[in-house]
Amino acid sequence: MEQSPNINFISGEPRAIVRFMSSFDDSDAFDGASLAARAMAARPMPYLGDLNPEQRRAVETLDGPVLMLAGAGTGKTKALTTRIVHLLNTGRARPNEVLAVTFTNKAAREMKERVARLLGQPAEGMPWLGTFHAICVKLLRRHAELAGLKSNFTILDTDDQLRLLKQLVQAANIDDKRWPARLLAGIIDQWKNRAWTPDNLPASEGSAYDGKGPALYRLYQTRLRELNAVDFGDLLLHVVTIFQRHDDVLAQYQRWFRYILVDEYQDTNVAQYLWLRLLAGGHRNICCVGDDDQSIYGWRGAEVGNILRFEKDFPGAAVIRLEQNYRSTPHILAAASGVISANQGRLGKELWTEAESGEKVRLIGHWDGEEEARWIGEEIESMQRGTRGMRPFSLDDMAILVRASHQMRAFEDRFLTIGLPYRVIGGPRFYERMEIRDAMAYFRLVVSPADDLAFERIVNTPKRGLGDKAQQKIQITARQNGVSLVEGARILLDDKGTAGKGAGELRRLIDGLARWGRMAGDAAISHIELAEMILDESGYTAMWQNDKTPEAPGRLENLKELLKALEQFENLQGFLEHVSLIMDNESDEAGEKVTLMTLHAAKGLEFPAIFLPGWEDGLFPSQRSMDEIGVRGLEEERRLAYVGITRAEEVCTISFAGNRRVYGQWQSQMPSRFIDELPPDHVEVLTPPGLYGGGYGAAATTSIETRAAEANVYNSPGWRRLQARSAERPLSQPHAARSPVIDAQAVSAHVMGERVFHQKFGYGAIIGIEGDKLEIEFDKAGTKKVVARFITGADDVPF
DNA sequence: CACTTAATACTTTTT
DNA sequence: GTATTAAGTG
Repeated sequence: MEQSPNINFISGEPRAIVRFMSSFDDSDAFDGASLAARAMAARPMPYLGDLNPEQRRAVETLDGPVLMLAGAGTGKTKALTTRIVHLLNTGRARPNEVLAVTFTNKAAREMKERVARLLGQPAEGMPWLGTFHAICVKLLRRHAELAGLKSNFTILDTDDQLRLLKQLVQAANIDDKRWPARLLAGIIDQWKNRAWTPDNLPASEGSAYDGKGPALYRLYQTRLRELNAVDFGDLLLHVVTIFQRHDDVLAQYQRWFRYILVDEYQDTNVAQYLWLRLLAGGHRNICCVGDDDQSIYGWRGAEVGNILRFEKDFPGAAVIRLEQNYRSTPHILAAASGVISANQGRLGKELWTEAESGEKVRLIGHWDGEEEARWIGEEIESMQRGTRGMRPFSLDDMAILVRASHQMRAFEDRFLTIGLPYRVIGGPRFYERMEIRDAMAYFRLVVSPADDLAFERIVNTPKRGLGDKAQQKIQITARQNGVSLVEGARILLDDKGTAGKGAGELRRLIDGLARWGRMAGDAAISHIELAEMILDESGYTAMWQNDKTPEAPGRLENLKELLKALEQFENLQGFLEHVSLIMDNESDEAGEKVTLMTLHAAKGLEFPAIFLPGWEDGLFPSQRSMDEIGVRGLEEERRLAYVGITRAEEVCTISFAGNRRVYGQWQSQMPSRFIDELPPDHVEVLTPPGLYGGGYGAAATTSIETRAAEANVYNSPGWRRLQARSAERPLSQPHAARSPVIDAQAVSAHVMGERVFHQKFGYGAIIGIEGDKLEIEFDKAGTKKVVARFITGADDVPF
């Protein structure tokens, strides 16, 4: 299969090696390790001098299993990259014999850059430095037939995956409402994370998804194979399965990858763990770097157990602890240690620093979320100028880390009104946006007309008058003839099986696809021009141009950017091949800005000044984490707190609010239990401004006083007023009102024949009661079934 | 078939 | 409070 140069690394390897190795010595590139080793041994190793003793040990312990426990800010990436350079420099391995895995493209990129910088040479010759997924794609393309696939398989995004599952769920006659396809997608994901194929799925999973989970999983895998497609989980799972079933293939790679390095080992799931264990099985030259205290991805399948168990999995492993922190002040480290020490079953690390004391961690309580946002906005502005005896900070030096992305809104609102420039990290990625996915579906369909999922996505986008019925007809025709949907549509049109306005449009689409497909093979037109033509002629561009919604211009802008991104590739195929794995959303606009992001997104980053708002029980730690996985969930939340605090270099400000609007309802909040775990000696309590502030903040130095002071706030008139107001209005009941218990009360509060009022339908009388649903004959709107909590007694209506 | 309205659900996120 | 999705209406 022809591929773009970006991905044609396999056949390109030898050349790359020569180029790479020649940077050391022109003569010995292929003369075997021992000669190379001797030649290399003479080379100076200035990079070793920059390391502390532990880092140096981590770099120089090259043979056998090594576990590098690297606390936050201890120079983990430095040790890891230096180790790679050392491996190459001592002639232990050639660049293509080092397998270095990361989780994110960003980490991979950074590692490549740093290796290159240390070597003083571009690291092109390291084809096996990449993410788990990117490396698995390479492996799977080489051995696709062993997984029942062709080597040009497509990688489905979550959208396609969900659409496919929806079809299977519908076909199985399952009530989509009670058992949403999204749920099944999650279940299957978790199974794949645990390396469970349909064949080795434990019996304990049999009841999943109303007992139909296992069968649907098998069906889904079959469909994927038919479509010559894989989802993200499959990338790993297929490779692991191939390794397990084909000793010869495994042995080949065990020999090939002489040294293995793994970043963020605490984030590996079972499938990734098996993958690594299989590959390291021969020589056991594996170096895993991680920090059990920073394991925050348990909810998506990461197993902290992997890192906790390392010494058992690899007996005789060297365990090296990096504990000298180069990032934060002692107060910040002490606060972080204080919080994390409440966790059980840690491998144990104590961070220390040579830095001077600096500021204590600052703690402040506020009346509500809006005030918190207001205060942080003002504090950021004063910190720019320099305040409270601190140095001035640039906006780029400051970040706000929240637990959940919806918390960001309060800050965005506030920053917009005071004109404080900010940037949001995370959020929907570029390639996840609707218009990008639509455009890519067109491209996919042009490149491979049999891509049914892409066809389904765009048949009626823009609107072509092809609704459910027309689409069904296409499906049936395609299935009857055993062809793709595009082909099915063509047959349907030729047989005059469909008429009306849709038919003409469909014809135009089909013809267009065929025409663009021919042009894709034509060298006379560049793939960028072709892409532009596809979007124009399909009417897709026009659709957004005619759209009057405020986001339409932005979407057109994104499409332009998509076309620009095409420049980096040789053709559409090459682009599509890799767009599913790379293409982050790194729009680094110029100008000083405060950074706003989630705690998860902040892992691996650092800022001189950090704000940690919303430290309230239920929000952080998140209620859901605690409910679903109990103590394990709480411990993961605590690690998240640890990650948050350790992002700060100089100033760390934690805050909470006594009241917060959650889903439009006011809720009173208790300060987070993590606040009680902060060591008081390292915390300074700031006095909050405003009406309710005086005094209680200053008293909050100890936990009991914090709670007591909070209780006073809750007794304040303002809070009572809010509480009374929400009790007055049944339509605005807080969260709990939706629990079954309250609903039952709401229902029992009504009787047959009662006169009631509905916000939309007006007055009416109850003529039936079914569970929490009431059948009501409205005076003006006719008979309707309405959920009880949308109903008020007719007498209670204001006015 | 497309548009409007009512009901419902709602962490964290990479690949 | 919002985003999505199902049902109901033109």
